[in-house]
Amino acid sequence: MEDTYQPQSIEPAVQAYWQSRNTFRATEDPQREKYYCLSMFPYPSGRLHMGHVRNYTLGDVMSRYQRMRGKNVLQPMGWDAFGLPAENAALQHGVAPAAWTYSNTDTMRTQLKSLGLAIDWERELATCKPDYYRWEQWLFTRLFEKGLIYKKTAPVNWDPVDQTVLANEQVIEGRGWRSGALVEKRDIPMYFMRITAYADELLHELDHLPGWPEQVKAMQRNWIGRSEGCEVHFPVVPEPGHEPATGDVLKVYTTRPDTLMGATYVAVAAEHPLAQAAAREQPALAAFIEACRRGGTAEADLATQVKQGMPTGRWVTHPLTGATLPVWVANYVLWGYGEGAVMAVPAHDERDFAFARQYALPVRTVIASTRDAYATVDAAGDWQDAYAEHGRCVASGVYDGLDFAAACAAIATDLEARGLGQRRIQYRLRDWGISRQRYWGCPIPIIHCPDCGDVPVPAGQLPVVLPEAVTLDVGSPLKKMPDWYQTPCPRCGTAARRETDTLDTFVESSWYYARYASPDNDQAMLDERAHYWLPVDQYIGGIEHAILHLLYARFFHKLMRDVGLVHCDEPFRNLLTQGMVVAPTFYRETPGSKKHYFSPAEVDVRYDERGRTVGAVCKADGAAVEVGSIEKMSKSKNNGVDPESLINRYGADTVRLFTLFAAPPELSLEWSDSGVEGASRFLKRLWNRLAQTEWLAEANTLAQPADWNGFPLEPAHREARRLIHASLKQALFDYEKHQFNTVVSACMKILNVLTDDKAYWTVDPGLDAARTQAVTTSARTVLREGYSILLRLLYPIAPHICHTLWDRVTPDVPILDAGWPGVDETALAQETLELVVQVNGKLRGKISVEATAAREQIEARALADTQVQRFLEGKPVKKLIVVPGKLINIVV
RNA sequence: GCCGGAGUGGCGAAACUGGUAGACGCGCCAGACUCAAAAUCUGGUUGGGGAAACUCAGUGUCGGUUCGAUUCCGACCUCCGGCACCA
Repeated sequence: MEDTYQPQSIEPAVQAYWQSRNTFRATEDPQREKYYCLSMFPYPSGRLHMGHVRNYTLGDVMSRYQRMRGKNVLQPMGWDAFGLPAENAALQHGVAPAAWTYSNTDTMRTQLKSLGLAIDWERELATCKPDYYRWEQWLFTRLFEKGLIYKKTAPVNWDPVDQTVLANEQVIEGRGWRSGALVEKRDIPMYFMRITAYADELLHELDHLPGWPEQVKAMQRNWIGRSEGCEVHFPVVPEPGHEPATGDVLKVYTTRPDTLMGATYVAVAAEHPLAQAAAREQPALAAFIEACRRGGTAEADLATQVKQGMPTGRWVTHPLTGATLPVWVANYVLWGYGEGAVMAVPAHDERDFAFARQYALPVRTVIASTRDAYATVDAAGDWQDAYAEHGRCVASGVYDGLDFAAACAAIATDLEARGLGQRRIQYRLRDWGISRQRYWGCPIPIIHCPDCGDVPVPAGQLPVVLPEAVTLDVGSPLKKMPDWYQTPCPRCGTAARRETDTLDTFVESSWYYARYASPDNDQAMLDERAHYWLPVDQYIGGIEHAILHLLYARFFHKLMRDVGLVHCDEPFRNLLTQGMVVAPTFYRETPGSKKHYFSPAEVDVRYDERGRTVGAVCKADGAAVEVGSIEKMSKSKNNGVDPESLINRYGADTVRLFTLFAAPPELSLEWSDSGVEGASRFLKRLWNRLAQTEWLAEANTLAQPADWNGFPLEPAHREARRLIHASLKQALFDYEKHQFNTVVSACMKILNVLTDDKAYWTVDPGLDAARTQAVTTSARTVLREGYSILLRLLYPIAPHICHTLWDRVTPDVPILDAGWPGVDETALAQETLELVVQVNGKLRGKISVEATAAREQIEARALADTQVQRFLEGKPVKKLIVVPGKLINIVV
């Protein structure tokens, strides 16, 4: 065995061994329990980053763990290959998006392989390939025919200079990122998927996903936003005092019908037809509505903009009181939600309150606090949260005294009786706009015929192939390719035009997990193999996907189920959301108060004698640099580390070990060069110890005493074995909880015991030959078991080194087939226990008792302890609490 | 603005979900080996007081429940993720 640990030579050798045996090829086998472990596939952005490494290491550990436990594991990999960055690269470097993408996937595939992942590469897919997206197009046409896809107009970010649609991320402070022009909203026709038809199921199925984090389910629940409320119709009147024109009503939706009697005005969105109609007669209003169109469509911007409004000069009557109320246009009313109009109750809604105050609109208190938080809403004072609480109706005529539920019911009943409203369930969730005015995406399989309208491309004519040899400038090249878009109508043969929009890239990532089951089928989207593998048993990815991607994928699964492609209701049984990878930043202020960032490799950090960071200097010039905050690794902050160079330097096992050890999966992971050194040190220590323990290679590591209790162990070795099994027990528990950081620490504890010669393993040279023999046998038996446990426990985390070391000590059984270690509960038994004694909850002493001691004995010993006595000072004992095996608390 | 998280030594974190706060690792300090350095090994390391035994304080802040709170409840502060065209 080599003396030193050389990951650069063992890792490629082990990877070649796996490849030569197809170790990770997954085959359907109904006799075996399957385990489908999936990490979110990467966007091929160029090179692997540490976020990828963390994601795929987590997935690989879970895959190998389940494989060791005997499951039939599938772990696939592919490429989320369509998307905006490819178009940006094309514009910047003049390469075609396809060529750029394929070159990136080649680089990243090589990098992924060097991590030693247990992936079935035969199932690799790329969403930009026609053999993938043809099935997406096929499903699109099915859903179109079922009415689950429809067309309507929706606002987009429009760059008036570049004459193009911008993504939200391309709008920076209200301006287009390239042109710098002020962005405006523009309505364009788009296709939508009817996700709202599944809103109720998407909401309720969350209750049947115990393997999902509560926080993700909470976010999805709130996103879907089911509310029970009331639709209220306000009859429109031409002038105050006039009779309403029949049938002309302004509809609003409210979750607070109990406050209807307090409505003092109605506000509509700028896009509302009533506002649009009023604007045709009023130039000032038209100008205001035009001003509302400035800026982008991102909700965060809309929600934080300064509240502004203008009266429309239109009026409505209150459906219950008949009072005349003004209609305002307000920029805080969103066109996309509810009816695009709200009844404003300034006394009991914070936004209405602020708006009423700004424009001196009346405030009517109609709810009384049930806990006397306020008497009357003070329109001149500050808003109080209590104003919005549920209470009892006051100043509301016949509804006075009713509580929230009773008032809502009574008012809804009255509205329904008058035909001016009804109870309604409303969702915050909106239908999914899937059209993108971009080139690098899946073509929408629709042909626009002047006679037949929108005709889906027949199955026999699929796929609609995206041409890959293009050059990009402003706008989609598809719109400039008549040879591509001119085509006869499949229905009537008339000259027609293909749709030149492409699909949102979230569509590809909504079903890839299923395609991995049937990646080579060119006759169908999925086949019976999908029934074997689905649902995914463990899905792993970033928390940033908690809502959109995961909700769309759940929706798509139900769509596929309803056309008979899959049989289960949900795609992902268990979900792990990993945190970000962050690192410190280093910078110098440059003239013009810009920051020049230094990479961690360029600086030396300085510490004081207590280990506190006192500063940093640039290695190149020796002068100081500022130590900045700890931020997500990014190009702009220059604080990223390159996984490839780390693997070249330390080996994949070290990178994997550190990534898992530094933090639990859900928390952000702070990069630390010295932490990597520590991980490397641990693996070296493991290697060196085994290399030096030559007798291990001569023994069968798996061969262990049939009866440990009957086996003569020295007391020190019995104690060592107890510690090893205690750590094993903790590690097995933590594997199940996915707390791999503490699994690693358990492995370190085990190695610490196995290498603590002074405490356990040094044989006293003064012993006679027979005793020496007995002690040596005792030690070796425990050591052999300990290493066999450690190597298998660590294998999912650091597979190359464990595979190699195991092969040296137990060459007849590969580690993958060696079985998973189990705890010997009898090894954990202790004869004496140390108990903590508290007086009034404060630690005052420790006592040692036999494990079998009775409660009375323990109490007596605790009270007799001299340390404890000092704090009792003869005071009477009020209460005595004994927690078995842990502590005694004496209350005086 | 709305929704969801996180905050514990010099640093990353742990605490078997109400029972000894700081496991494991990093860093730092001291020692061994070395001509020396690196590497490796051994010991120490929450803060204040004390020669020591020991003692007081301490898990973002303030309050509450409890014999006992990092853990449960209420209010607040700071940071992070998402907000429908980044993926």
